[in-house]
Amino acid sequence: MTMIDTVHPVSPARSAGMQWRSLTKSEHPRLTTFGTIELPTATMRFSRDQEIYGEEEAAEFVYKVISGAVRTSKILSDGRRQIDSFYLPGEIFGLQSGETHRFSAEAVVDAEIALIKRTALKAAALRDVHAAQSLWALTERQLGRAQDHLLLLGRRSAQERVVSFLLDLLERCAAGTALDLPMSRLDIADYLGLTIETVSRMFSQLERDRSIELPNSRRVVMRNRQALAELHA
Amino acid sequence: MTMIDTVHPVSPARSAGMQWRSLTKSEHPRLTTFGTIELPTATMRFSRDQEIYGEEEAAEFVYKVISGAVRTSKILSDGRRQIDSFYLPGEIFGLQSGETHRFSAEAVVDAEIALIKRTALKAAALRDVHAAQSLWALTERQLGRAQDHLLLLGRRSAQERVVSFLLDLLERCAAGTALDLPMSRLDIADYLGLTIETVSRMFSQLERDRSIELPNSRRVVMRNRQALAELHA
DNA sequence: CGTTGCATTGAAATCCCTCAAGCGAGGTGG
DNA sequence: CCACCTCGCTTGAGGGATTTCAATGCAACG
Repeated sequence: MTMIDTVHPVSPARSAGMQWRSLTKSEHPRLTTFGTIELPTATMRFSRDQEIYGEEEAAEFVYKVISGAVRTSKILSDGRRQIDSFYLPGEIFGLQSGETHRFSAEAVVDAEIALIKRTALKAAALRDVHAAQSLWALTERQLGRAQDHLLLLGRRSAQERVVSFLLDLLERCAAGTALDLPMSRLDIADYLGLTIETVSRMFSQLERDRSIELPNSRRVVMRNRQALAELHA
Repeated sequence: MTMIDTVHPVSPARSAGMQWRSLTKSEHPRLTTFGTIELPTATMRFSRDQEIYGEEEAAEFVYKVISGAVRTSKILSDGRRQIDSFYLPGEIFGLQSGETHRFSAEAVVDAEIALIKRTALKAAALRDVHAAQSLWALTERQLGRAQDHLLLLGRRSAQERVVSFLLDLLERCAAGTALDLPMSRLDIADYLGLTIETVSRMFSQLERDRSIELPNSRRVVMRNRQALAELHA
């Protein structure tokens, strides 16, 4: 039994400005691990800002980032946006025990994504209690991240938020001391509950303090990790 | 096999001011449901502000509020506190797939809590995949709440936060139009990422606007639900 | 009836946002 | 190849929402 045949493009782009040029259907099937579960998956490419799924949409698939980056977000009626999380290569998103997504997901940059039917994972969980535990653990990791994010949004200053963000990203990239940000200042702002201007000012300030270097707006080099760690509080 | 014998007081109070007067060990065993799982539990009483478990502590038990209210929180090194969640009668907290708690939990007011060994739930999950799914669903509900909270902290104004808080609590209490808040202004502030003064000012302002009435500081009567819903955005 | 702890209110300060202008890299067309 | 445009980012000035600091009010309790 292969899942591949059943994979098809999800969530057709709704906004006019969407780019479809790099949308391709399942290429070579590949084995992908979701927790302890390993299953054949299709891969799809999404171009920058392309929607992967929408808020309130039925959760048909679970996704794993192969390359690129993804954001999940919610938008209030007046346009204010809160980004829940960024997902980097190797990370899983869209995993739901329930039937519908509570966020929309979009590609932050051109991205390659492995997809698997949610029902296939559910089925694996029904067959094998360890698979079930593993999925539970994945949801719990999400919860842990959300809870850290809560503390950040509720009780940290703008500077602390930016520093926490950079250190978190650095850790997840395991990238030594330099970092290429896949996301824009607007994305960072909407993740940190700030405005682009404030984010920009905090970057500049950290640079003046010799804590970081900014060879260009998307690249951050940690210059004084000690100082950053102290701002992390 | 009864769990009761193995229950004992957890997390001895660390701060000097703690009250122990109403700490009592397992009384009558009672059947308690955790998701779809029903198991015999012990109950314990905790007095106001008493710690139920500590941050980073091993997650030995899972808890369900019988009466009273509970808060889970994290504290930064400089004393800033973020309350993750409040738990009302019927709600479950401290459920972890992993081994350790990521928050501390304290009684908001004198509370009666049912306890069950985490390993007992884990065991039920290993025996029965539906039990496992049910626990997963409980964690996911937590995640959903955390994500709503994220949006609130990241993108809502002080007034919107207070209104959202009141409406959420009202819904969970199913209490018609009046509400007896179990928690102090400080708890509310630390939940909403505000200060007590701001919370107090927002209450006063809503009262001036004839949206609510405040017979006393702990009691809130919804006077104009329509107006409140609009502020909810 | 004083004390104690929480809540409210006011005034001043602060942090972050808003509005606006300028800058720089990348792309396009002449 | 260079002028020109666009888009994202940065920077500045001013303003506003929330915090901080301080005083007062109020109810419970001994």
